[in-house]
Amino acid sequence: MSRAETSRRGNRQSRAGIRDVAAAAGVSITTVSDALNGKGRLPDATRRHVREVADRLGYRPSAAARTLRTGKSGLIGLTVTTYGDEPFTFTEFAYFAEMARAATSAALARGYALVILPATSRRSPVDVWSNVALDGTVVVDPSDHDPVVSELVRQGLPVVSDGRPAGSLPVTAWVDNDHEAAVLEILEHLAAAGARRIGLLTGTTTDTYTHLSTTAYLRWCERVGQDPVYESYPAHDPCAGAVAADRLLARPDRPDAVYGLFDPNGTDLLAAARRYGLRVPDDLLLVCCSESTVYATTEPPITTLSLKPRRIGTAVVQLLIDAIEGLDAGRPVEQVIPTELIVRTSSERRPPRTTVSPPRSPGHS
Amino acid sequence: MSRAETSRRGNRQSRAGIRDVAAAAGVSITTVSDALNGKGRLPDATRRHVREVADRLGYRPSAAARTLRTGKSGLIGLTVTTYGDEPFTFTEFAYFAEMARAATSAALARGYALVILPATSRRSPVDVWSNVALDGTVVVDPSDHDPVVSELVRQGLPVVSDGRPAGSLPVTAWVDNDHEAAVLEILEHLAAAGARRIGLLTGTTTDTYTHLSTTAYLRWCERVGQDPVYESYPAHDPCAGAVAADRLLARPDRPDAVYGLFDPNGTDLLAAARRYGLRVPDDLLLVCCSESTVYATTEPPITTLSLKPRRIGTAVVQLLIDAIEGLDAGRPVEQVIPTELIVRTSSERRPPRTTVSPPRSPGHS
DNA sequence: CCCGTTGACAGGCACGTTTCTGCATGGTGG
DNA sequence: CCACCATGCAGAAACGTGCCTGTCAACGGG
Repeated sequence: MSRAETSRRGNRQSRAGIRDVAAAAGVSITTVSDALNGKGRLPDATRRHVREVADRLGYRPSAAARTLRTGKSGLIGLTVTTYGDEPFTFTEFAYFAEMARAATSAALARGYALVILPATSRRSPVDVWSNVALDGTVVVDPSDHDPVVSELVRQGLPVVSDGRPAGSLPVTAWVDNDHEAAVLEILEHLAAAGARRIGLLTGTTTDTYTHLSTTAYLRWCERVGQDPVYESYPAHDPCAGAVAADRLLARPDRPDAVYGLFDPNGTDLLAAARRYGLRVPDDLLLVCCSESTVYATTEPPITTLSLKPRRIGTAVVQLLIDAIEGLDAGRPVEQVIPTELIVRTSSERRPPRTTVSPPRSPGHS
Repeated sequence: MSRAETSRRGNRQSRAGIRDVAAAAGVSITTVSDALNGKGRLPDATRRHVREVADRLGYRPSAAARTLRTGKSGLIGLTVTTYGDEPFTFTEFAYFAEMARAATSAALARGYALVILPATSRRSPVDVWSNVALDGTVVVDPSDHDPVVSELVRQGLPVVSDGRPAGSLPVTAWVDNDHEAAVLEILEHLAAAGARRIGLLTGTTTDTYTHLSTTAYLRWCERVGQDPVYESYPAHDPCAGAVAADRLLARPDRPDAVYGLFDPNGTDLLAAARRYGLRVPDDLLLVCCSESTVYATTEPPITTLSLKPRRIGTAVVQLLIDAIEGLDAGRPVEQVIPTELIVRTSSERRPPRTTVSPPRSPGHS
């Protein structure tokens, strides 16, 4: 009786290990490993035989042992900034959902799985971060001096961020939109549609998206000589958005066009406009940044800016896996995904608001 | 020079292991392990000393080694039925997002992390499922004879499903709403609001949610003696929903109230009603099943049924972790979460039709 | 006939923990 | 003073792989 058999006799009903397969197939452990992993130099007959025996025993290699031995776990962390206790922000919901969905697909297609992790390290009883072996991490919208990111790169783990890292966060790579360009495109689109005074509905948080978009708006205002008209609110509170939209339209210097930076701002602004008896787009042009499809069927349909979260999620994961597998030599470490302005009725060009000329080009001849 | 030092000399710059901590602290490996894990019987002085040295060296225990030794990984799989290539269905988006969010929170609070996995096993090059060590799995809406679930329970892994398992799927536990009761509540709510002929917008898929809801509707129709008026469409296609909503309102036996089973049906039906010049709620009462907050600010606001995905996600994870940790002795293995009907203008009671002879059921007296 | 070469496999170490067992030491009751 | 026990710690065996190193037979050329 061999030692393996003896020790096996102790814990019955355990999952079949590579030893059992080797014993059942009458070969050594090495041969089983090589046969199943397609390595070594074995005749096809042996390979088939081993594979068959392994299948018959229902053999599943132990992921933990494989990870311990190879140093690769096939796991990618996905972490998002946390407001309160929830691991996702509320308002940018659709964006994160789509982005996470695309990231998951891309990872699975390359044989990796995504692990959702909190942005806050050092949680109660044990730290979840150190309890999972990661090959790399995707960080969504990292904050300024994120301790988690610093710790990860200190450990030598590849880190790719969605959103350019604030400060000098030493990430491996990042993917982002050109938010300034997007804001300028929208402002010019609204101006071309006849807007004279464009307002902004923005957030009080300090993330780069909010910051870049707001400063781009302010610079544009300065350039074209318009007084900035904007209201800020904590973006994580959905009720505050409705209130801020109301405030914006209640101002004495009420804008005749508004761009809302966050997903629910479209319905918020629409509801506020209705309360003040403003017709969209006749009295108020509306654009908001959203991935939601509901804006295609609102009354009226609202023009939205899509940040292309699917493309971003895919790109982030590809970059990360390339870095993990060492395929990123010479690749650019930053990638800019173009945004897409989906023009709908809410921002459609209207005739000049003078009373001299009739509302709609009367009698085109 | 000890063997440990010698072997350490080989691979430089590697992460500090428990050996290095032991050497630096002048104690044995056992002492380090016990000190950091709060086990054994050590004086507080030693414990503090070891902890301090470990911190100074930046020691992080290897998750792989720990998993290999203890058999627990702290990882929970989350798998959802896949339509096409995407790991989430499109229409029940908000539901899944919320449910996943709550599940993630609940798992993290108990020291576990969630791994997103595809419902389809045996993917290209290697199987992702066997590449990750799971302590248990959450299955969302498992299909009839899901091979993945069978395989998992065969391996002895706890499996908890969101949605009662179809057929005789041997899950450890499940959580679900009472879909029949929910449908009945809505139908009676609509009837009480004056509906004479209630239509249903449903799906062609065979999942239990669709199935239970539809049969509950049909049984109700039979009981109250109304002819069923419903349209089905493949729920994963968002465009098909708009088309089906249109079909439903274009029928000669057009309903005067509609319940839509899927999230986007509210806007779909609203848009269709608008096309046919039907006023909501005056000509058409509307309810749909959705977790989206946009229905609070549509024109008019739409009554929605919430399945309480947050509560479901939390319950599923709690049940699973209880099973993993062996705390589920005697606990019920099935848990029903009540739904919540959020009544808004679209289904608010309206006065009886004003004309002498109402258009429906002419002069019932 | 011998030796280098190649194919086909076996032995055994290492990965980094956890934990069981065991060995000292010092205090205490008999 | 001895037996005894609690305390504080060390040694070493697993956990299940992957892979490096070796062994043995067959084979062909000189």
